[in-house]
Amino acid sequence: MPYPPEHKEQTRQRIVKSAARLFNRKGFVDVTIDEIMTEAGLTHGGFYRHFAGKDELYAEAVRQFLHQGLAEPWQLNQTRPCESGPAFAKFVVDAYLSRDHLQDIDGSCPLIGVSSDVARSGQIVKAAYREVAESMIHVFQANVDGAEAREQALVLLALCVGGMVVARAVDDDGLADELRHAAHTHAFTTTGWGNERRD
Amino acid sequence: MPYPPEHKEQTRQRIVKSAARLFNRKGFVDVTIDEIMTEAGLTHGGFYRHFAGKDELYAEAVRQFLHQGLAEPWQLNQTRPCESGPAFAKFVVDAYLSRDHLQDIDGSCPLIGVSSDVARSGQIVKAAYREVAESMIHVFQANVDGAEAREQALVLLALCVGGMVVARAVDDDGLADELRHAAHTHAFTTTGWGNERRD
DNA sequence: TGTACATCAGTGAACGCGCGTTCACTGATGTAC
DNA sequence: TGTACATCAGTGAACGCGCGTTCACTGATGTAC
Repeated sequence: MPYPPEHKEQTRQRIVKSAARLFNRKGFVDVTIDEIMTEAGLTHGGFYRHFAGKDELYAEAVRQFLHQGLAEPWQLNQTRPCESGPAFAKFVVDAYLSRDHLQDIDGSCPLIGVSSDVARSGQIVKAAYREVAESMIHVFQANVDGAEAREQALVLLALCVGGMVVARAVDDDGLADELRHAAHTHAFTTTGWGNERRD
Repeated sequence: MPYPPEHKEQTRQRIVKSAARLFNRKGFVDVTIDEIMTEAGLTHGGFYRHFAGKDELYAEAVRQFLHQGLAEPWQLNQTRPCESGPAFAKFVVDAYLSRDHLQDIDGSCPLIGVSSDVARSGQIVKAAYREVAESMIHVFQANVDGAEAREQALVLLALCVGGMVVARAVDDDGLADELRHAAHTHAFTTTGWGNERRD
């Protein structure tokens, strides 16, 4: 064995992470393999030692978000509650609809950042997108009371993603904030979480 | 005057319409000028008689949706109510969250179909996106009762766009339908429109 | 009414450029002896 | 312990291809006389 066994896997993860950032920033089609490899500190030729082609990278980049802790990056200044009980679901909604998340294009949740790109992609990429969606639905569904927890969870997902997608695509910061706040307030009242404030 | 004065404008509209279809289907970057012009029944060279460049076409293609009647295409089997009163807002939500709209990629509302592409574009394109968003907010806001009509309208927009964006990007028809139905049911109950059924 | 002319929407060959992909090569590392 | 070797992650020149854009040209039309 010429290299330590974990060496290749680490490089692969570095490529996936730089790809995820760049895909969020520029979309699937407009990112070149050279850009991805350069950002990962490599040259473009080596790409094909890790992936059969560009397509294979899309799904992996979407799934990458699952491994970095759901909605965590935008809550660094707040203690993360344990992963059960309404507190955690609130935490996720707070983080998801935060101004930090709105502005963090590179590190965005792929449900927002590359939604259109995924809708135009093949099964494998859509499956990865579904995994991320289901993991959010799971968090909501497990931590919402009432008989219609499933339906509530789906509504929360639609609110979070919809509010942020439109906020990102609009050239008006005021409208973007209005959308985030409306989605947040409604999420908290419709679930009976109360009427808390945020940014 | 060599050609009738409306000739050029008609050709331009044909280009914009074929562009809107193709952008919905393949995104901004992956559509070639040759494709757009061919679908409009022309050759690629003529493009520059109508637009300074590809960028200029994006905004126009997004705005195009405003001119074809909001959410109308997916309600052909239903009489369209006059544009005031809750009946019209219900009509729009029904059409927007319909299976027909989910499957009509080419004719999709751009808020769903090209949301990621717009988020990565310049001011002019984002302004066009905002116009479409505002026209939907206006329809909702004008036709919802109560003191918080504005907030309700924003919530309805987030629900409609969010539900459809995720439904389109997922490889599971069951989950897609669940999302559409959850968003629809919630929209109707939270506005006090009742509990009507649809597809 | 008929003919010559001016306009300009649309054509299609040509260009330069950058991308995805390939492939012969390099060189850093672990192993055998 | 030291040296020769095998492996394979990563390099970078080269390729073919297709895109956006340009530009000299064509030809359909309305107008002047």
